[in-house]
Amino acid sequence: MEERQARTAFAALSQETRLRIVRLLVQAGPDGMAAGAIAEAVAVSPSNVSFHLKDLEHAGMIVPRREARSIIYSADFTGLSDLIAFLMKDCCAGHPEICAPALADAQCKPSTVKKKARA
Amino acid sequence: MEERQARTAFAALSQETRLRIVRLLVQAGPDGMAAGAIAEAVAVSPSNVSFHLKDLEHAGMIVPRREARSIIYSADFTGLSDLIAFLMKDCCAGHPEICAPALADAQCKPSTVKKKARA
DNA sequence: CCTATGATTCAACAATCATTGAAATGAGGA
DNA sequence: TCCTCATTTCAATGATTGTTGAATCATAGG
Repeated sequence: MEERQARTAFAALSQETRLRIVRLLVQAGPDGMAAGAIAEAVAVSPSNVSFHLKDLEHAGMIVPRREARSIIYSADFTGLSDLIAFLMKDCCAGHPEICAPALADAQCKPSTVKKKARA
Repeated sequence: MEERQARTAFAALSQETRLRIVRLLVQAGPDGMAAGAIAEAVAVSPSNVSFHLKDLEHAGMIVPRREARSIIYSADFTGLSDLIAFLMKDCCAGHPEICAPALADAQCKPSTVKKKARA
């Protein structure tokens, strides 16, 4: 991931409404959520949520698909992965032992993750 | 790491000069660099670099120490680690298999890291 | 004590970003 | 086709953020 793209992603995640949307969509999983449902969940106006969704999409954090009259957004796990990789390259380069604890604490190992019941 | 602190960190890293400073200081390692040297390296005015350093410090990305007349800044590896952990919790929660590739690619495993010659 | 150096603070200005409400687009059903 | 629902687009406004240069603070040395 290029630095410029990483900065765009960081900027996207630095805004309260947008970060809440991303976390919501990660929870929602691959099924995603319609724009209207997202707007209701994060309690902002439709036009405002649309503004933020567009920004997140541009940042590669979410991905849209049309379904009937709705537009369904879901988390872009690849984009999120790429951002983590970018951050880890900067953080860990030459200092792998320092970042190791973070990996252990991140609940990223299947054995430590509480599986959702196919939500 | 709390959401608010994470947003502050994301905001800090979303700015070109600040991200360059963080990457520079990660490269520099625990020895760190003086504010003036950082200003020269990233080619911005002393007052401007001071502004950004303060922001990065507030975001928990760097840590200062006085040394004679200079103020030496170094990367806050704990803060960076915490941010990675926060991102991974959001990204991987319920989907550990999706983030796994990022971990492998991040050059975070000692065996894949080219050790610096005590720079 | 005085001067020089390294860094920060402050106020002003410019630029970017977020929010709002009204109008427009696009898809499906009567 | 006409109507309705879901979402986006647009222009205007307010809020936040970045930059600049001058002034200030802190440390070291003569």
